[in-house]
Amino acid sequence: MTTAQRSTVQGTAVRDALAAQDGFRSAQDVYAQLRADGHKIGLSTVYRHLQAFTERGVADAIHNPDGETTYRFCGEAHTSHHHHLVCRSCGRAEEVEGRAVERWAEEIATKYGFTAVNHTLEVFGICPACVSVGPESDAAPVG
Amino acid sequence: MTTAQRSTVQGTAVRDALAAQDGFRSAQDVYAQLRADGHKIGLSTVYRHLQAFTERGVADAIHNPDGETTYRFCGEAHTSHHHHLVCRSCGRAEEVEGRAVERWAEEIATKYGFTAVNHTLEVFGICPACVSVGPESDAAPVG
DNA sequence: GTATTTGCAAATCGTTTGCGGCTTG
DNA sequence: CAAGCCGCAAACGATTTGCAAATAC
Repeated sequence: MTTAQRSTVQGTAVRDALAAQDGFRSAQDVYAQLRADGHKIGLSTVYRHLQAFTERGVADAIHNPDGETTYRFCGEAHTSHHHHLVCRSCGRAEEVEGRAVERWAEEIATKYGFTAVNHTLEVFGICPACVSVGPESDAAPVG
Repeated sequence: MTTAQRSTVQGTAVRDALAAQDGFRSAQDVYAQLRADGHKIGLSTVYRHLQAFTERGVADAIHNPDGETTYRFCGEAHTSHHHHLVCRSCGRAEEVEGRAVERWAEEIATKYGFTAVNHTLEVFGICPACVSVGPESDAAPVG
């Protein structure tokens, strides 16, 4: 269970690529980015690392409204539960806590007798930077 | 815009099938159900109707944690924004309102200067009925 | 030296679309 | 009769997996 994986060039590359961006990116995005940067890496490898990161808490993963899975680097592994305010235009995201929401979720769950509860919550919008640039930005479409 | 579509046997069948279930179902589920009931219908037709229902507000659509799109009949078209407490085991769902959450979402959005905000929020758990039955129910897996 | 990781290509999976044929109004 | 549906099969895009070659420790 204490699977400590080997450190490989590709693994590092994927992490760096993800860390270099401050927004949520799809696996395909990261892959394209890496190739563009001249890296010799396979798409499957990117997927594998991204998923591994998510499991280890090194990255957050969320589904955008279109159903694609997007990942975001999280620095030190942190298990604390949180949500995001994601820019639909550039993918940038603010990490936000929602004590109120967590409480609310628990309340209604209890009210209806539901157990083993968990929830999904993401807020999407257009960040200030993208608004001023106009509705035609394109950095990293997340919606 | 006021596109009134024709009433067809299949359209009715899909609506009935969806209405017959009180939980969220995937298109494939509904399709299988219909075929099982002896209906002669195509998968694409099911998809087309389900999407149409969603657009008309006759059905709610949400993505389950696995990324699949699931639909649920909503009776009279209602545009009011709401969320769901969905049973991960049988798909049954309670329609819940989250004034507090809406407010919270708006607050943080404003705080960070985000505009054109919207959010996704669903709560998943195990309903009382499924708990008493044991962790082996199977009605309509939603997660 | 050997277990792990990589990468390619093929396989899945859910969903969408093209299009001739059938229905509805 | 004409505008819309239907359904099948092919197309699709994202993600997964099989497996032999490459690599890390």
